[in-house]
Amino acid sequence: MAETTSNIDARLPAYLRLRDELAARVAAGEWRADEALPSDNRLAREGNLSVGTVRKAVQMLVDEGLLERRQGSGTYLRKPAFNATLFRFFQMRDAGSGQSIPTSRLISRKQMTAPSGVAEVLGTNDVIRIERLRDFADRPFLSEEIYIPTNLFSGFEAMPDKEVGPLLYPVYLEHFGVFVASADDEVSFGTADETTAKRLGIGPGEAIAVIERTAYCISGTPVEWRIARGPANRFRYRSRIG
Amino acid sequence: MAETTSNIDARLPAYLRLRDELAARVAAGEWRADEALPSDNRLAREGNLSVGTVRKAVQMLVDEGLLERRQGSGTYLRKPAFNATLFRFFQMRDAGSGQSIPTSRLISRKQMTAPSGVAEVLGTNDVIRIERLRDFADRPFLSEEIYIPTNLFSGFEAMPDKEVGPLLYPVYLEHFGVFVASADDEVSFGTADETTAKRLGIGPGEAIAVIERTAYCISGTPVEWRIARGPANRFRYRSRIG
DNA sequence: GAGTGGTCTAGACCACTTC
DNA sequence: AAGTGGTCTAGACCACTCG
Repeated sequence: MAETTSNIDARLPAYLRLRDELAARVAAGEWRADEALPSDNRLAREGNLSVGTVRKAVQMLVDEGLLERRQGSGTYLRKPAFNATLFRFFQMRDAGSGQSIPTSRLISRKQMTAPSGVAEVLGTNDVIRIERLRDFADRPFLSEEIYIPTNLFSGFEAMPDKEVGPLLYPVYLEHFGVFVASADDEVSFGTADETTAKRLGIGPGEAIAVIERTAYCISGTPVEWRIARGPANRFRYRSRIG
Repeated sequence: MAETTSNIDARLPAYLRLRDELAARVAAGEWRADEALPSDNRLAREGNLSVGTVRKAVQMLVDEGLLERRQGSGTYLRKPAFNATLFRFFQMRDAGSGQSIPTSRLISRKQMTAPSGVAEVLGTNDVIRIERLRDFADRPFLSEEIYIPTNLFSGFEAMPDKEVGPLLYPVYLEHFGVFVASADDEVSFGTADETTAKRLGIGPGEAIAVIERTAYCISGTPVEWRIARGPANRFRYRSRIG
């Protein structure tokens, strides 16, 4: 039922196989957000497993932010996960109004040969590059360059702009069955080159913040590399450790 | 057996009570690093619990980075946790040589009344302030101001310099029974004031990176607030999400 | 071979939600 | 009242480490 992004069984423990199967079924769109998945008992019966084993698998997906359990009610697909986890940075200094999601403008999407550093991270030369500009408080604040492997995201470059929307990770999940489960970020500071300065509406040579991110799916395979640049004086990066 | 930082029992689930008890006994120094804790079976017998319940408690402490399990061998106190988790940022741009821990120079330690923002975070006015300068590659790269509540760290300001060492969190654990389990970081960008510039060996007004951190113990109580400043061009912050 | 952690079972009772 | 997840038990067998 739906190809997983992960590898073969290879006689992994049952709870890992079940976790991967559930993640794949979620990715395949078997349940809508806020719709209950089968109960622990049901999954146990259907999979010829004991309830304890099922609970272990489900709990892992809860820890990873994919699912949500409500006592007495059921286990649910957790859509707002995307805001709460991988989107909790990039809050700007002048954001008094809570954490609204910035708008996005797609500048370009193009299949291409990956720059060498990117190819190394993603393990392939054949990628799609996305250029994007994100606005906040009616001003551009983040210029992004995003690379995803063509073999996982074939057809992405041809999707209508309006289907892409302001957030990419939900698109990855719903259209390509790729669930972004974790990421490594690196924050540093530099100065704007001409292109970046023009996009951000600042002067060339002005201070910018740079975020480089590698994103991984549930099995640990890198599925995206991106670099984002924004004006340093409006920048604030939040991170929870441990 | 040693006061815990956490609250009363209040009939919490057994696995949480055991987790807190184990954390307290670790904090009290009952086991040295790389020394095996009692086995799951033993803990189960002594606590009149089933093995499954013990495993759940121990697993939580493993997830939190306090313990380490080695199949066939035992469960161990994990000292290098400090390098691997809460110390994996602050790698500088010119660090080709792997992740050596920077040296630290204590500038001052002093009991004082907390600035209002700090008092709010820590929930007390009575704090100890630590000023510290960290060197990397023989140059200063981080000027830190650290605040800890006097009621938890009474006597810290009087400890001999040499006992404090380059890393604070191990000192918190070994001398005061406070295990730092998580932290919130905020990275932003600014310019150096006179004092900071002098300490870092740069010019006033030069670009600096600012990291503000709130650290929490296992029960979620804030136990430290710090602000660190370093030259922006040498700065690199790493973070793993999810 | 004895002891350890890793996986798994087949139940039990409880707290909670839903109807 | 029925169904759900939350906790807990008392075992089992396996993979692994260590003396």
